[in-house]
Amino acid sequence: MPSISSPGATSSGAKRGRPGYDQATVLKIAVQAFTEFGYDATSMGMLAERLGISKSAIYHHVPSKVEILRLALDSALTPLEAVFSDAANAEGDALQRLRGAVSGTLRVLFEQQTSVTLLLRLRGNSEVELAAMQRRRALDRHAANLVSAAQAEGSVRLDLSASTVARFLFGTVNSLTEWYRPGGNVTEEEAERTVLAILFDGLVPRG
Amino acid sequence: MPSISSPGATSSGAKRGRPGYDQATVLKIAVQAFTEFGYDATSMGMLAERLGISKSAIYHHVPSKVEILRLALDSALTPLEAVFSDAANAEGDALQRLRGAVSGTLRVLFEQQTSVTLLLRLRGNSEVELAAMQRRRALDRHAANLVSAAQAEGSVRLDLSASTVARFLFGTVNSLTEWYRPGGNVTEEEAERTVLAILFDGLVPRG
DNA sequence: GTCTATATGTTGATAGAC
DNA sequence: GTCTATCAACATATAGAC
Repeated sequence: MPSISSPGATSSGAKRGRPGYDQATVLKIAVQAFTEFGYDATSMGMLAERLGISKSAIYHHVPSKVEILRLALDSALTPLEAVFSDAANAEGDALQRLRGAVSGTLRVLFEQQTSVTLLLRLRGNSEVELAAMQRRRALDRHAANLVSAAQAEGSVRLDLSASTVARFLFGTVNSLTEWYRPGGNVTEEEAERTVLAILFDGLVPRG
Repeated sequence: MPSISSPGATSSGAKRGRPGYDQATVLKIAVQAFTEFGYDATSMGMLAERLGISKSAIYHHVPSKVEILRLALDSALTPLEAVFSDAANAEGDALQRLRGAVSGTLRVLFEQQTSVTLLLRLRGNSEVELAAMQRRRALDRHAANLVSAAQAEGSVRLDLSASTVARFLFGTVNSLTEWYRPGGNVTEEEAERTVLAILFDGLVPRG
């Protein structure tokens, strides 16, 4: 690497003279394409076209297609794991902690929407996918525990199974990935307000 | 093939001596595999293996891979369209009609889970997928109209956008496809009871 | 209704020059 | 950091025998 005007790992810098990518930019474009067409339907040739370089040049930045997926899934899972770890250790009553986990999940979803979308669509077709699914299942268990605690303190109905409630709760949140688009008709704030209202305050007007 | 114990089009009859499939059975196995691995990740070779026949034998029953998808998507879309058509014309107040649409969607989801799952995972990678997505968008509009009518009669809060509420409402219902498994720990009845409770009665105990 | 053999294209990935 | 050229594997689909 030269001393002046080096390319380096400035992950979010704009493109240089023409090609000349760094790994972070290649990953970003790749994950966008994976999300748009699906991982399996996206070929390395399509990525090359989007990047404006040849297929083989991609392999200078990443060792394989599935490794791109691994890195993307990790960038979704790591912050999600932090959200549930924080929620489990947070102060306040259980309903507040559950609400915090929902809000935190929403925040990660907005910040890492493409990676989270990939995570939610996994089918277990490779070791990379299976490993990510296992980490995701741990998050599901944390969610069920939060609901269970809220039931124990009386802030969530006892006639519903905690794990089933947790699945629907985060299923609702995660359904955002299927239609939310930054810059679209719906803002992050409106989406968050609406999902929290439905799940915690209820659709029906309070008398 | 002998005259007695004929194969015919008895779509749900058990397998004969050995292979000898009809189209309906081939479709069922194919759609199951598509749902399990994803459409793109499922090759005709994998279908052949699951069916116990050769790849080329599959083409005796279906003209192409994408045609299997088309038929599967149609078997999800047709009953869903009927649900929303019925809901729009049903008697009763708007909240009842909305509730009916949710219940009807749940019923279709349980009866046609694999096909509905395929429908929800489309990315628009072919003409078949694009056409199905267009039909699906019409359902989304019907859903928003039902929410809007419920707001007009005062049974749903007015401070939330009807289309956003509709997306979350059916996003919650559709999230079932990601975890519900027939014969698993959760029954159809419990799933339906839980989702209706969360969405219409609220998570918090009523005083 | 199934088979074997094959046509034809695309895939992810590598070798090695510049 | 990019390129051209190439590879083996696998994709969907067809031809024609039984």
